[in-house]
Amino acid sequence: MKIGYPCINRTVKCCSARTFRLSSYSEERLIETTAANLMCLEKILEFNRAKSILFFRITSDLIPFASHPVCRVDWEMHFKSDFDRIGKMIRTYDMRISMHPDQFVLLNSPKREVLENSISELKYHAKLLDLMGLDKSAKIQIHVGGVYGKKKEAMERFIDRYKYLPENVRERLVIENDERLYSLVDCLSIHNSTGIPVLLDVFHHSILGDGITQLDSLKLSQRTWLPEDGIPVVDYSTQQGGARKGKHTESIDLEHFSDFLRVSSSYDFDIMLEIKDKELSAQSAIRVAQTDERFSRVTKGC
DNA sequence: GGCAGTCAAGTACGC
DNA sequence: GCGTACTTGACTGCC
Repeated sequence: MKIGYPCINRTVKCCSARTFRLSSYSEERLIETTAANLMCLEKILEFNRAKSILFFRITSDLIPFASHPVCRVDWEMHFKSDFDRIGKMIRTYDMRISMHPDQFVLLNSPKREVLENSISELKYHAKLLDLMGLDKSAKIQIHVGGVYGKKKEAMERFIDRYKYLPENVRERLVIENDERLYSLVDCLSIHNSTGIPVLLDVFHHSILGDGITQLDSLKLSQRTWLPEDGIPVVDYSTQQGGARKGKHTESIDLEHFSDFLRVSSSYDFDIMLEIKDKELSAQSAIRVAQTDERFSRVTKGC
């Protein structure tokens, strides 16, 4: 069991997701911003290593406009040595990496242009992970997409299009249940037709769960992961008090997290904390997990 | 330097 | 029809 957080670290005084306006685009700007982002990513990984945080979600903004037609820079070659170095660091530290393209990636959209942009974006994500030499356990997680008034057809479109994705995208892609449209049951149905692993979001499942218990949700999602996918990943959060339903908490609820570890003790998985204060909650979670055999097994020597 | 409006991209929902 | 939410700031032009 590894515990991690997404994209941003406020303790390290830099941002690995710096970008700029499309109207300000130039090759120089792209190279300068990407170089700064990569340098910051290394700093964050070093911070994580020092704190035994061995799971991290890399921002999709690492290379601004990488999948946009405006981008003509051969960033793969230009930053090859950086990708080599960062990839080696990740492998040496035995870290797990994931990515989560944003809401514009919709494989089941009825609009051709949206589909094409989505595939370009997924190719960029897969290329980045490939360039770092990471194995297939470095996953790219997406949601199933929109419903467009006809859910069955929307799911069929996802299944059909998944089959035609480039292999290096398919090998890394996983789907995550959301809290409004596609439940765990829907994701499992897509898994049955495609083999795509299902990443369980325990918070979303608590909102849209189809009556499936937390323990059963862990069991059902775990079965969708093959050995080469690495151990399953679970997204964890809780409700922010007083906010709209589905809003992620500002800071981890350690009592709830401790209960979750106890209830789930018969399963092993990596935990991505989708919590606003990021690395602070990750460090709190790790303190709680110290006594958990699943966690201590992988952090020996850190 | 500070501020407020805006930012590549989609969709669903509440008002 | 518009504003908002999603992982949320960060960039930009104007004063």
